[in-house]
Amino acid sequence: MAPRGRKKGSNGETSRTLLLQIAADEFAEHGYHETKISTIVRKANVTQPTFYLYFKSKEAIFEELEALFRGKLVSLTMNSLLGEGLDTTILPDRIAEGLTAIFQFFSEHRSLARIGFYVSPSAANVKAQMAAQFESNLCEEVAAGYFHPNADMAIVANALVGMIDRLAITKLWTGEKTAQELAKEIVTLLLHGLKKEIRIQ
Amino acid sequence: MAPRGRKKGSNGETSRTLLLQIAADEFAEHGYHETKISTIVRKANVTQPTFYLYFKSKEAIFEELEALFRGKLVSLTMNSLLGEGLDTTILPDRIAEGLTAIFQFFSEHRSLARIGFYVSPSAANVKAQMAAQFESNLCEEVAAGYFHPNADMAIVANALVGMIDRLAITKLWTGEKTAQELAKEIVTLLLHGLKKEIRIQ
Amino acid sequence: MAPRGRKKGSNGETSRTLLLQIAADEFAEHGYHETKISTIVRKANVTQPTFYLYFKSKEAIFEELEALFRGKLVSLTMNSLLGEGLDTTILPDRIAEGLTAIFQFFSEHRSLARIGFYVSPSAANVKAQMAAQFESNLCEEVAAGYFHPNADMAIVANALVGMIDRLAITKLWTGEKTAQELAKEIVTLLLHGLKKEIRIQ
Amino acid sequence: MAPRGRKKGSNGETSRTLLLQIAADEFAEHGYHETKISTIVRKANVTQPTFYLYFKSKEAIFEELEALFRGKLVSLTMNSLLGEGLDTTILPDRIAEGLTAIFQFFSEHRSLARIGFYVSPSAANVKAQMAAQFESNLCEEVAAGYFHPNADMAIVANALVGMIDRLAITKLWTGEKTAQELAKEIVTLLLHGLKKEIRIQ
DNA sequence: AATGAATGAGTGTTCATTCAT
DNA sequence: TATGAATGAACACTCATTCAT
Repeated sequence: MAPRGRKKGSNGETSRTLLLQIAADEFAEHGYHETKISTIVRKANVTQPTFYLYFKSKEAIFEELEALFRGKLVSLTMNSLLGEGLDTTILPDRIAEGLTAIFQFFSEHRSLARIGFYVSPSAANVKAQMAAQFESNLCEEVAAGYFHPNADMAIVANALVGMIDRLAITKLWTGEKTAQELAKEIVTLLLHGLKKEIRIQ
Repeated sequence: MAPRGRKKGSNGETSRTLLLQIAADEFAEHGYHETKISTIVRKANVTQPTFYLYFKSKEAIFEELEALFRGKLVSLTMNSLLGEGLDTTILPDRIAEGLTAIFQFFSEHRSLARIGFYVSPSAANVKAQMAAQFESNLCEEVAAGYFHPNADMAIVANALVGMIDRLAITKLWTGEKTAQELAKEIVTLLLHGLKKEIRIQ
Repeated sequence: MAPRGRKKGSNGETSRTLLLQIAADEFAEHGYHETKISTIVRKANVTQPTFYLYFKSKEAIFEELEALFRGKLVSLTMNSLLGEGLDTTILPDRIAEGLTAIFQFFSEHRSLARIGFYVSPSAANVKAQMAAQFESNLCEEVAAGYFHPNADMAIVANALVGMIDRLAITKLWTGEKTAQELAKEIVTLLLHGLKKEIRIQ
Repeated sequence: MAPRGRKKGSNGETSRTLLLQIAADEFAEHGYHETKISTIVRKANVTQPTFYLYFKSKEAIFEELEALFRGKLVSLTMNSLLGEGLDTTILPDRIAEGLTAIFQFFSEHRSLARIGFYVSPSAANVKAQMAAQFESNLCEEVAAGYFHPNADMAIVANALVGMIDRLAITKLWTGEKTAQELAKEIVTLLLHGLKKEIRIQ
């Protein structure tokens, strides 16, 4: 006879966490609509009503995952602001540090990042907010004299977001590059550009 | 009595084109799953069976739209290759031309671009292919001596794609910037970067 | 191979009407919650989606039935108002006519009546409205001199509704009495009451 | 550490009574199906298993409430039987007493009354039984010479039940009339009816 | 070229109820 | 006496798709 009611050794927090993790992976891999509650619960070895014990709806669990991603992301993005009075020689390293942290987060929480950055309908908003924060950081840094003021920082900020976006997919998650490497290369490109003559001298 | 089975003034090619356009807008705005055949046909003023007269399935019409986008995009991307023997002074302008064409296409076919670049599950592939083509172009250009060879061109290519991606959404489709302006700013950033000292001298 | 799509000889209006009738019987017999869409469609020999072709929801079809009942009922109730200048001798007959019509309606549309008068959550409202209409009729009739003005017509009106309510269930639908008989007995009771002495003289 | 499995100050009989009261109110207000065990236990500040400690099932608690109502009701109805050898002058008052008791019970146990008289599927039976009892009482009273024997006492009995039904809802529970007032008005109406001429003389 | 009518296959969600502790 | 955790069994509803005309 199959046991009814409490599973031996079961524990609410554990079940919830498990469901959350599995859901993250499913949403990340298959998108919102192709992810079925039935699949999630089967993989978690619980029944459908158990799912609804911990989450109000499919949408709710998705939003919880989105929020998880966003929360961590904004804190990382805000931290990437450079402090004042920095020596220009270590400037690139300091910038790279912020980017490294972001890439590391993407690397360690791949499913969460895929959800928040790619599958969520609000991904566009998230990126826009991120760009806005970058822009604000950059402007402060221009004011602090780190960068020359000609470039349109809105463009630079979006470029940054675009690079992170693409490079996460094509280089980080493929294992081709590490968080640190990517950060460094972005910094180099962003600071010096491609032009030959300039680099020569 | 009007002939049955034939709407007055209706016409096969017209219906097909109309359905395709409406579908493009719907997919672009609501994504694949949130777009319902019933909505498309209602907006096109035809019935559901009529839809299946022209398209094999929902997936088929979506793929047709994807293909439309991709076809145009690869031709534009390939054309962005710089020829040999170019004067370095007009180099930036020539690069900008290629980007302008791409942004212009995005601007003129917004729904198509949204589908192929954002809603399609193969958007990642499309971007990867685009990056690959850019990379190949860039390498040829390095070989031709236009750029210094230190930078990792895979990174640059992805950066380019990322910028196009983000700037289309945040600057082009919002009307903040024109295709030309965006192209120019990307070129400037990519060629010179942000660093102060360098620009000064 | 089972035929798909159009059933031979099928016809939209017919299907709708059939569903409506079956639903009426089901709701009447089992109440709202115990009535399952699956049962309705099985009895109508159609599939569930067909149901939703004609009705927005379970609630919607129920409300349609409620409205059907209410519409007919108010017209009957309003018609039960006696005109002016009536001979007092035929007064009882005229009152009975109105009641007969109501009982006849209950008899001919038993399911509808059960729904509107017993299973609907708004049955209380319906009866209240009916009582209000009766009260208004009675007051006019008092003014016309047909009845003595001492009785509280609100009480009489509610008594009328209560009698109709009970007698429909216990006498009409059991086949014990006809609409006409019930109407007549109500009239007698209402006009003369039970008291012995009064009837004697 | 507080003893596990026992809420401080909690008490079996108390919990049971509390659950019963809350359930009565819920059933009365929302009906059987719209009343959720989860709601009842939440309002009683206990958990779902606790509910099943005291009641076998949702149906069981409902039936218990029904029985509570029915028990009291039959005793009240039986008591309304007039004894023999009554003076005809005080007859109306004696009849009114019985009705007053019923209305008082309805007034003091509104939820119970709503359940037994309106929401229960067996409400129809209850009313039928009540009518049967009234009929039997009335017949005895006719035999005792209190009423003239022409009227069909089954009709009168049902009329009585119908009046009680409606007037409880529209006059008693709205606070418009007291139990006594309603009883008196019913008696007046039932004894004398509406006809003008008769009252005059 | 076009449609009225219909359906197969699914999906999220709810609720009363129960076990182990 | 009490509960944290879990489930079996349903049910309303949706949507892409198709047939006969």
